[in-house]
Order: sequence, then structure tokens, then C-alpha cells
Amino acid sequence: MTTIRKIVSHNLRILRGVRGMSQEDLSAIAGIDRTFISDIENAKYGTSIDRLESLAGALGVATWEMCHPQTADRIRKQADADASAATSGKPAPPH
Amino acid sequence: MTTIRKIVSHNLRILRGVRGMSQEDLSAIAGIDRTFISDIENAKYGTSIDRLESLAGALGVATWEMCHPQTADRIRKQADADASAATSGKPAPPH
DNA sequence: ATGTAGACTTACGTCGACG
DNA sequence: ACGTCGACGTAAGTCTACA
Repeated sequence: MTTIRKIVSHNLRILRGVRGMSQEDLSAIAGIDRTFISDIENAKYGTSIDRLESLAGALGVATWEMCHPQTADRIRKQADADASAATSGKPAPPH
Repeated sequence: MTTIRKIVSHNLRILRGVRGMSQEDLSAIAGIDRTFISDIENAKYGTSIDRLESLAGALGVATWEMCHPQTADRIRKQADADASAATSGKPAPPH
């Protein structure tokens, strides 16, 4: 029974990692307190759709993707593919 | 610049209409106060992801679909297709 | 059946500090 | 760079009542 809190929590942490941001970085860009981002990632609190929109914008995804169970995996695999393509000298996929 | 409040507001109202529910019906099923549902539909307030999850469950969609800009249209067209199929005696599509 | 208003409670959200 | 604690303010959420 994966709740929406767990989904958002997971997407947020993974996505932030892929973007190479610290909680402090994300805090500065999204305009949300760092300690609160920590709370969300640990599913201590749920958040409002307004804050979710700010976080999504800062992470470069749509708001609904923050609620989708497979966003974390999708973005992570895409980042992996891009990275290995860069290493092998191939051009990056156009998305 | 369509904000997440507008999207949720719109999806909620359309989806509820397609399901043939009043605000009172939805209130009873989702366990959320009727007047607050009214506020959300009029985008007076944003809501939390926890309440959004309850509303989505009561409406038979995933939570992320409540945040998606095209959910209202998608569901409405599907309902239309199902209705006309029923009228013409054809079997309902398997989705 | 819906929108709004007021009074009220609680969960969200900010801030400073410590390990 | 992250988790947590305490104190505090505000927006979310409930309930009753009226149009």
C-alpha cells in the first residue's frame, strides 16, 4: 500500500540526487525551507500542491510527475543513458 | 500560466460531474467536508497531497491524474464514448 | 445542490540552533 | 550536507448556519 507521501518522498529524493542538488540548493531555488524539504523526503509531513509545484519547477518536471509512482525510475534511467552516451562519444538523444 | 490549483480545481469538478456525484456525495465517500470541496473547486484554497489522494480514490483515478492537465478531457471523452456505445448496442471497450 | 461567512482546530511551513 | 528539536506564524481543514 504505497501512499502518496511515500511516492512524493521517493521521487523528490531521487530526482534531486540525479540533478546533483543538495537540499540547500533545492531550498534556494524552490524557495522552500531546507528543514522542511528534509521532512518531506522522510515522509514526516505531506505537503500542499502549491509547494509541490515549486519543487517540481525547480527539478525540471511537471507537477503531476511528482505524484507518479514511476517518475524516479524513469528519470534515473534516462540520466544513466545520457551519461553513458556522453562517455562513449555518441550524441545525446533528442528526448 | 495555468497553476496547479486551477488544474486540480478543473479536474475535480469535471470528474465529479462525469461520475454523477454531488459535492455532498463526494464528501461522504472521500471523508472531506463539503464546503471545503467547494473551496477547492473554486480554487480558493490549495489542498494537501493527502486529501488529494482521498479525492482521487473516491473518483476512481490515480492521485497523479488529479494533477495532470488533460485528465478532465480524457475522462470526459471516454465517458462519452462509453455512453454512445451503450446507446448503439455495441459492447463497451475494454479500456 | 452549491457558495460563502465566521469561529475554531490542526497540520503545514519558517526560522535558528545543535550534532 | 543532512536530521532533528523547539518556538512560532499561517494556511489548510472542520463545522454550523444562511442564502
